[in-house]
Amino acid sequence: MPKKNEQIADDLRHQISSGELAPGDQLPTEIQLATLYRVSLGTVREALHTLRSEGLLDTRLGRGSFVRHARRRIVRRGERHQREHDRVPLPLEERQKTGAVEFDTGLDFVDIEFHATYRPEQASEELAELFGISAGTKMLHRAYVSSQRAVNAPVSLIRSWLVWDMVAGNPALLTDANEPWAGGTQHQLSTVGIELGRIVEEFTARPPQPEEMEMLNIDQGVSVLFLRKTSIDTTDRVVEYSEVVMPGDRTIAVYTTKLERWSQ
Amino acid sequence: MPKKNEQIADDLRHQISSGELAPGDQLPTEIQLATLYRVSLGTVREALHTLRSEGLLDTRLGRGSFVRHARRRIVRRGERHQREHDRVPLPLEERQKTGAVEFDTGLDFVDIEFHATYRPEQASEELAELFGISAGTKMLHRAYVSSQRAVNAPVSLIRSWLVWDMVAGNPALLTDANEPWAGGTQHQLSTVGIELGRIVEEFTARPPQPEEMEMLNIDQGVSVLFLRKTSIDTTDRVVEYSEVVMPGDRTIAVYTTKLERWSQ
DNA sequence: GAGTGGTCTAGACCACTGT
DNA sequence: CAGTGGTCTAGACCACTCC
Repeated sequence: MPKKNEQIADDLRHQISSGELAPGDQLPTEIQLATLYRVSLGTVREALHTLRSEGLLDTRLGRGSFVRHARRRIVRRGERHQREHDRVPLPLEERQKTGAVEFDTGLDFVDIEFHATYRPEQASEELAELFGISAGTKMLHRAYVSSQRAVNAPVSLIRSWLVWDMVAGNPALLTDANEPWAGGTQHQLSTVGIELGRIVEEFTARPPQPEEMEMLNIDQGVSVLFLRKTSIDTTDRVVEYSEVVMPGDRTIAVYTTKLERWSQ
Repeated sequence: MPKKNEQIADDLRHQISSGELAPGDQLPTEIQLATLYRVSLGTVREALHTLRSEGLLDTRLGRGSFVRHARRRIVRRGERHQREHDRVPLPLEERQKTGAVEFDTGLDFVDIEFHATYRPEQASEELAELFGISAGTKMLHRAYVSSQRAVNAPVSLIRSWLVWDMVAGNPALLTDANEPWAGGTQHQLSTVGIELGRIVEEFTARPPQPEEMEMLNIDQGVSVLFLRKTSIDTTDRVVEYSEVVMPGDRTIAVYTTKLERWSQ
């Protein structure tokens, strides 16, 4: 005996993949679907929940359920770091040409909306241990949201921490008024004499938190890619830590490992 | 007005994090919880669903809901590829000492259960395009499951494809009877004269498919990390492609980018 | 056989959206 | 305002686990 909610989900999924239901189309209301499939409302809602988790539907309270437009996959390449590093010594106008986000997405600058908020913060236990400082040390907390303007689709949420005294030598680094900063964080750090030596990135996948669902415009059940990035300078000191939340249904993180050949 | 299901989830979550409910403990039955919180069964079930998706509960049909033991995070490092590459020329006994899975996990060999299944398969359109061959070409399909024996916790599901004629020169590569193969895929390929030049890995996050939920022993709502890995040899030819599914609640993928210094 | 979670029903009431 | 999805209720019946 097949489960009714799965049968309904399968049927609607086929209608979507076959084009019978096109992107942007509104589905029948839940009550209509319940009548149509001769099941109760709860069963229909389970089926719709499944499809939302697969990123096929966009359901809005008071409006209805709609077939999602296929959303462009954003590619985030590991090469971005070396590229940003290489561009630090370049003159301002060169650095301005293309930032990291545009490099990742392949989109034009004008398509990307970018918002930054800076504020001082005291180091938590976890941050203190990571940076090798004592808890309560003054930090600079920076929060970024970047979106594709056209489709109201945030690309990532970023929270970043720096040790205040490490960057305070350049007051321009302490205010979000100078964002977006041409050349990114690596150039910012270079203005206080810091050069990065390596970057460690740790990926996990998890369900979104309620706040993230709202900010990334994703539904419950869509996973997020969660990235912890630690930047270490050429003297092996942790100088920056950030956490990046990316929508799992439209992000690809790419890392290329070039292998050194065997000695012939 | 707070939502009842979230209140219940919060309450139970606090009981778990405070230790009031310890790992392995059985929760009250759904009916008991419904009576206790004076709500209906459906509301309790929503709360339990939330906690399962957070990896805090393990619910078994006919048995009950139990607090999960914290599960060890498996770390998968990008350095694994260069390491495997470096070990290809080593003698058998050296290669046998530690395989890639043990390198990733830090676990002893005896803790890891490993199962491989080989079978011939015809190339799909997608595979054909990737390898630059024609659809229907004979491929070697290999499926791997590796688990931590003690906790019945699969670490990853791997499906891998090779072009049959590319590896048929060594019949030992065509049967799963020789798995686990000391030195891994890179050594296997070396026996037919192939050396890898680079490996491209693409990560996404998504909800698990029903079959994956069962095989990875995860619940609905736990995300999976999905990895597409393409191995390219020193002549820029795609020689292997694999798809890896890892449980998002206990996997960390780590990539370290070493930055080349600015010329002084 | 007793107890558990899994699925489903047929309602009720509320919050939000559009006109 | 009417129409939509969101939450919740109070049951029913089934499948599975364990004794």
